[in-house]
Amino acid sequence: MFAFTFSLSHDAPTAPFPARQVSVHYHGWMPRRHNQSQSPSQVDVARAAGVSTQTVSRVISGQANVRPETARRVLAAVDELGYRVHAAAASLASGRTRILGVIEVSTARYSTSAINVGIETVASEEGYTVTTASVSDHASPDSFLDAFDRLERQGAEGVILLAPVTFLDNAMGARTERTPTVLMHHLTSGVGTDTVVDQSSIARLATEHLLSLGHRTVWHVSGDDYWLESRVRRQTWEQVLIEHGVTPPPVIPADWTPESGYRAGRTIAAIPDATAVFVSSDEMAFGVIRALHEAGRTVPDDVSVVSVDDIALAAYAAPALTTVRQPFEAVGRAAATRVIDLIEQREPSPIEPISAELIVRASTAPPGSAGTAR
Amino acid sequence: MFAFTFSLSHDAPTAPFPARQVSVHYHGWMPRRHNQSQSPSQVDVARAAGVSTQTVSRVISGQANVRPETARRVLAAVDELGYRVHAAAASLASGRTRILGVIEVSTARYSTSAINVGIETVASEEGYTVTTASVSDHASPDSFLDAFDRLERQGAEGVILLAPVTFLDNAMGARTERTPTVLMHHLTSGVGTDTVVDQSSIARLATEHLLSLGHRTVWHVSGDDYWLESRVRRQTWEQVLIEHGVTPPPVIPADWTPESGYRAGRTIAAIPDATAVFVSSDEMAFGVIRALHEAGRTVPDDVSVVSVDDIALAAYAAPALTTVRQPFEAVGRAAATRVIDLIEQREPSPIEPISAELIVRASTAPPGSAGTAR
DNA sequence: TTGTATGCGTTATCAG
DNA sequence: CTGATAACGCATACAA
Repeated sequence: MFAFTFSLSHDAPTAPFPARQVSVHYHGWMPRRHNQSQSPSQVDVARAAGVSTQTVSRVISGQANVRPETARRVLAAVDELGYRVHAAAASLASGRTRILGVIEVSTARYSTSAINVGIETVASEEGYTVTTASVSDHASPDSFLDAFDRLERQGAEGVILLAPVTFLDNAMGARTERTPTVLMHHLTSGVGTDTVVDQSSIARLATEHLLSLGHRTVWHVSGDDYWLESRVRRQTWEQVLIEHGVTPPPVIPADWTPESGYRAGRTIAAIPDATAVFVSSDEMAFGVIRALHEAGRTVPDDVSVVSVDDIALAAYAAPALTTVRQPFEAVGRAAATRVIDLIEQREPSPIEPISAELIVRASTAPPGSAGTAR
Repeated sequence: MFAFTFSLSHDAPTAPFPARQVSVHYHGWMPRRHNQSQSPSQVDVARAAGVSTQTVSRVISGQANVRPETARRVLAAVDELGYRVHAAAASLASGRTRILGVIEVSTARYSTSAINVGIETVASEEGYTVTTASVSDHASPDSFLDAFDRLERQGAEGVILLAPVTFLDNAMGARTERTPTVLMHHLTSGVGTDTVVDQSSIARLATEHLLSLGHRTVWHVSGDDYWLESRVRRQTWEQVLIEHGVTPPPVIPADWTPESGYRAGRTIAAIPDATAVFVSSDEMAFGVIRALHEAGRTVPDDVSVVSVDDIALAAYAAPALTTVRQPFEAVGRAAATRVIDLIEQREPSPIEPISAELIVRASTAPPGSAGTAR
């Protein structure tokens, strides 16, 4: 039934663009053997179809001004020979690569995967290819510069920074100046009006939900402050509290991981009158709730928890997470659309802001519902 | 504080490989203006260093046979001009791209992200670049062929199939024959001895754990059968049961998602004497447990649950998941190493099999522990 | 509507 | 140890 071999290959795999042959010795001049490679070139197609390479090129790129009959012949030859455009040659000649670069942190995360799906979708629709460069240490400017350089060398025409860049020195500036760049940060953090998901409204939604339930104050477990999203949410949370006349309690810092959420949860458990927490991600919320329960404080009876993201598992937490949904895929699509607009110097497509949506499930309740609920 | 602009760019972004200038009209022959682009080329460096382009090339690629002094001069010029190799030109000339292609399903998953991290790591160490092609429908052979073609056109010298390929017809075969390909499937499914994680031992570990706890039989919630991993685990589970003299109950099919796990959980809840379940992924286990609890059957008191993966959230489930850990990143690294070995036609690096590890947490217990545990 | 002639920036060959 | 020079495969301007 599983008749596959371990890896599909053979003894002598052929490089896609085979190195040219060792040239034979002659007395006079001798060209290096032309088109010795397996892969047929435009010349081969042209010969087979009885036209010039120019015509082949035209047909391939779907230009007009080709007699239908000629086009058909060319296409037939293409098919017959299994001809395919040689991307490197094409971009050398045209000056265009249609490559999109993505820089991301090398940390496994659900959101990364989801955003990538969005980017990929748009890219392939627009005929672009995506190449990725990972950055292991998001605190090191140099690793970002390296990643950027790798992408530029590869010919990336635009770059999406799916990573927290908290600095923007000359070196980085020089790069973003010559290569259109979109910072995911800004696409989602509501710095301008031009955002997909306004992080600040996420924080507002969460905080006000808790307040409206009757909680006197709301504690906050923040994400890694390298990320703008984290900072914007924290600021908004503070501001909302102030608007409601309450002095914000100290932030409980964490770093997006469930472990850090767990530690934050222990801190909260030690605060007797804490009844409501706004946690900056679902993953951290899992940790917070676990710590709370271990300390004998039930959610939502003793403490209410709202978080952010609505990952697939949010609905299956115990209790199911009340959370503000983030449309990751849409964010990815928006980012890709934006870079491509920039690259093609076209009017920027309007970005449809997606309003963050509060999904009320079972992790929040009015204060003092102990014994009442459940 | 956040003095960034929305997207870092400007009115006239420059393509990385700028299109050549419109040529000026002369009477006689006139070359199209050479090197009009911003980016300096080898010629510029050569001129600046007072050497030939050949020497520049040699220095750049770190070949021997260059006088130290000359090398220094070239390097200085490179630095001064900000010269960088033009990947397209280089691969056109050399026939090598050093591009690795990855085909993945466009479904957001934690594991995808984790495996990618591993691939990226090795790739960049080996000087390769990674480009991705997504496949939306993993049931459609054509979408795989498309993805493969996109990668080949781009010049991928090797391909990693991080997606379930359950067919292998001529069209696919032709591609995997000319381009070294590694099926993630086979790297992890124990078809040969040459595997990173033997899926079959995962299933054995899980099933025997449950049996050794004293459960009479073990039910199984499987993943999507498009994935070999899913099938191998199911077969092994059956086999282990048979070895222990018990007739395997019918499989409860699911598709990796927590929702499908939830549905499977309802099915199990309806089976009075089911006391142990082997669930093929942590994400599904969240769903299974939720359904069980809703039906009034507690985990692990009434029903024990083991799953697979040990994702970051597994330890924060309620109860914490007993699970068999899968070293995703290592799998990614192994896959990348393998394709690169294939590409460079070097002796395949020995793959260190990583033994799957059973992490016992709180979701399993001896049968009939109701009232005892907790 | 089609063909001819360059050049894109680099590497490889071979001669000094 | 170094330099001329010919490809690599395609796209483009221009002529026909």
